Amino acid sequence: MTDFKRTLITTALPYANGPIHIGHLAGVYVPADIYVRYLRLKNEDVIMIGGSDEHGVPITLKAKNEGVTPQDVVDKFHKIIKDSFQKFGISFDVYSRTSAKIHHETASEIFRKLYDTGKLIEKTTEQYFDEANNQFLADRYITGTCPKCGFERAYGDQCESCGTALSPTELINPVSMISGNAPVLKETKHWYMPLDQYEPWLREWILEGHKEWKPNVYGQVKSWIDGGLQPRAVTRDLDWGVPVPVEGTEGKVLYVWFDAPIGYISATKELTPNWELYWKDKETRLLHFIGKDNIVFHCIIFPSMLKAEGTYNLPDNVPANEFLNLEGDKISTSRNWAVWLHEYLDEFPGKEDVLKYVLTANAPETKDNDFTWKDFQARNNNELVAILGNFVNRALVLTQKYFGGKVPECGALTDTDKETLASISLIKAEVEKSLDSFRFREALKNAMDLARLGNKYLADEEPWKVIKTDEERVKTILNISLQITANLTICLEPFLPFSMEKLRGFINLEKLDWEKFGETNLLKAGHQLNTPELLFEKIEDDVIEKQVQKLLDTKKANELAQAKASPAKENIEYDDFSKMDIRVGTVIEAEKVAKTKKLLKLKIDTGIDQRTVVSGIAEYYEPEALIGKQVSILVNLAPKNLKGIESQGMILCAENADGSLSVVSPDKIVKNGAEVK
RNA sequence: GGCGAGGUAGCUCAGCUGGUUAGAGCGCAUGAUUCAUAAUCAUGAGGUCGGCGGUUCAAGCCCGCCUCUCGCUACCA
Repeated sequence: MTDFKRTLITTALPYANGPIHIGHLAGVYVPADIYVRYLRLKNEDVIMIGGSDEHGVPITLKAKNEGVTPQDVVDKFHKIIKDSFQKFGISFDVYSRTSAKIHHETASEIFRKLYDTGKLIEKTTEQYFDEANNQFLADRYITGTCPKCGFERAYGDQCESCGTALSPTELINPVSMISGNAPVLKETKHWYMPLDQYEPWLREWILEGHKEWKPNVYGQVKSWIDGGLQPRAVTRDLDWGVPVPVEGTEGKVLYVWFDAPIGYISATKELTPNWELYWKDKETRLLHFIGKDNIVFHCIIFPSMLKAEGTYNLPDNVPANEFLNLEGDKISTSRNWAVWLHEYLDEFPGKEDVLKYVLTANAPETKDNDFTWKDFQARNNNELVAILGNFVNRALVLTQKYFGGKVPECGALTDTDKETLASISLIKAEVEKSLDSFRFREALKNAMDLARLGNKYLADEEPWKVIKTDEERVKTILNISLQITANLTICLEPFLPFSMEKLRGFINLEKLDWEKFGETNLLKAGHQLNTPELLFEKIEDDVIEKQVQKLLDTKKANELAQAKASPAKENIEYDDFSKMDIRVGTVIEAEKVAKTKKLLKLKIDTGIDQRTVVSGIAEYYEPEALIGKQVSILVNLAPKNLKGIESQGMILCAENADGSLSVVSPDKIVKNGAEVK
């Protein structure tokens, strides 16, 4: 392992179309912050980089919906995000944003270098173009009828009704969202990153060279590389983003995935003129803290970009976390299923560390985890209050009571005393071991063992009894208890910075370096302590119930929104309807299409003929159950090849609120070929 | 369907290159204790290590098949 002189830590850039929620925190910012604070306590040269990711189509759409400019949208969320991080105590050295000038310059420079050195390939393709507005249309700017479910306002990349991923050219009757006109296909030129060319190198560098990466990260990367990498467009036709720094490319910007990670570099530039030291010096260690959704970008794409550029360091590790669920359901910004950081900060003032603690203790390090308010309460009451807060309070109250808050002399040590003091260093070693391998959940548990040690020591030594017979002995016992307390301020500083500052206030101690952790004379005899207060307070049931109720309300609102039937489509003429030839037919054969999850191959007696139809209902019907059943079938739909089978028609289905499908059958048996009209 | 990650005590998770009676925290039970925010300390109950089969002197760890969860991907006329 290389000996590094300094560390550069990047944290995934949150997308500026919504506030920060606990999923972001647990996955990225809390662990990164713990690690950075730990290194800082060790006086290592470390910087932590963050910023808002402000480009991309979703932001332009949000702006359009709200009738404001994209800049307005990102200004709003950048402020909310930045403020909440700051209040929560995520200790970025710089929190920048990709709409900043320095970022535009940096991203342009890097693109330009790749362009000039022939690292990009140029390709011309056909894309939809809005002639009225004279611009190419991003996928999300095109609506049309979903070819699958017939929903009339499906987007060019996805149908919001049935969830299908689409490409714009699949839409029936595509319409530009900007002008309302039908767009035309037109040629456009773009640059691509030939990721396929980096495949051998990626294999060598990661699959051979970084076997120590977390299994979830390594596995995902291997999966991508083995699947074969494709060239990926680095530019697109859009007016929001970093303009392509090449002559004659008006209306083109860098694709957001290309410009966003460069944001780490621009933010570093914003922080220090010495930025190159952090990005290019071989003795700098680069770490990307991200969530699992970002693995491919940070392990494959961004490194390939940096490799192509040639002068930058590559990440030494990418400690990616899995996802955090909330009360059993996936966290979702659009469904408002989240605990929002800015709301938490308002509703739980002074409890920043409680959330940090809970998110760390239950961090999704190896698999998706679940955040529940009940667990939040239990961890606060049973661990922070009962173990940590209680120990500190016991030690301090006893010292006040017996010695007026002055640290008593340490006398002769018993074997238990020696063992207890020695345990402090053992705990330190455990915490370090866990932190060094990015096992924050375990590190926190190790750290809490120090408070457990204190509680056990007090229970064993019973100073409240000994005081009646041997005051000298009590002095030693409390001296040791206070040394443990002082050590706690170091040990838990990376995890609970606000609380440890408070605790240092109680014992009148300055912030100490990590190397002091383990020393047994941090508080000198005679040192005056302050009057202690409570370090943590219990959280009562009603507070938790209120939060749970808030989520239940959200759930209810979502269900209501879901259950609502979509509005009627525009009126059509009878002629339009009569073009469709819908018949009743009987299923005579049915089998699953091999290698698919949803497809059934059906043979239908339509009265006219017997024909083969492929239908995406395999998840809801057993093939055998369909045989002999009468169904409705659109017989004059143009045939289409699916998985090598020609599908000659479409089975009509009703879609339920949960997305499940139900075939539409006649009420009584009718002759095959009966027309539906 | 393909690929990846997981399935270990009620809950959340450890278990290194296979090796004695499978561990921790929380919860639970019993006891001790009262300095402390009814907190603490001790002891204990709780596991066919997803299922079946195999390799081995020996498997939670290796191999095969199956099954469930999550993610990526294909597919949905």
